[in-house]
Amino acid sequence: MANRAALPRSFYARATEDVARDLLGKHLVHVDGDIERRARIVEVEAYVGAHDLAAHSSKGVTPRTAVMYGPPGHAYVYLIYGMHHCMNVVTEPEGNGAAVLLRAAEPVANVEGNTKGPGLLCRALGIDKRLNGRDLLSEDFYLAAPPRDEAFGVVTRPRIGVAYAGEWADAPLRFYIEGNPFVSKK
DNA sequence: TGCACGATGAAC
DNA sequence: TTCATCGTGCAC
Repeated sequence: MANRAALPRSFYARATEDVARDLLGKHLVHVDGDIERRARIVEVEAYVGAHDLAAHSSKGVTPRTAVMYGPPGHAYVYLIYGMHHCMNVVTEPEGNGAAVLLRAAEPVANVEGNTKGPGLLCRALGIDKRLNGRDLLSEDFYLAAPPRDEAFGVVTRPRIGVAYAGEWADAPLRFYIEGNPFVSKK
């Protein structure tokens, strides 16, 4: 059964930078057991493809990056530093290795604890490796337009924690909602 | 088969 | 500024 609330596949099958900006203000929904957790995305980063040296996909297709190279509208969830999970949404046509990292969100419903950071966001929403590769048009895991749209400004900055990526370290591919208190620190 | 190192967060 | 903690990718 199709999920009418979820953003359509076509939303994800576009230029990663555009998808990243458009994800701001959208709701991330995870039905965690019998609890529907919902948060509003306020900060994201674009990883634009295999040529982006900050992207995991720059290693080529490996068991880990296969999801990034798969069809758009799926979740790429991985463990970082042996203890935190990070969630991305796969973008662009299959084979490009592009995705958007969800860095921070604002609690909307059934979300407790800090959501200001990619690891904290996943913890608060009950997202872990079990959801890696999941279709984001699922009934229990998806992104959706908010009931009411709010106007907001978008700030563009370099990405966090990618100093190793040479030229790509300074690329302005981090986007967040201007003035929003739930944007991660740094 | 071993090893260096992270798209982080919290403590000191 | 340091450290926890382990999967991944690559060197040997």
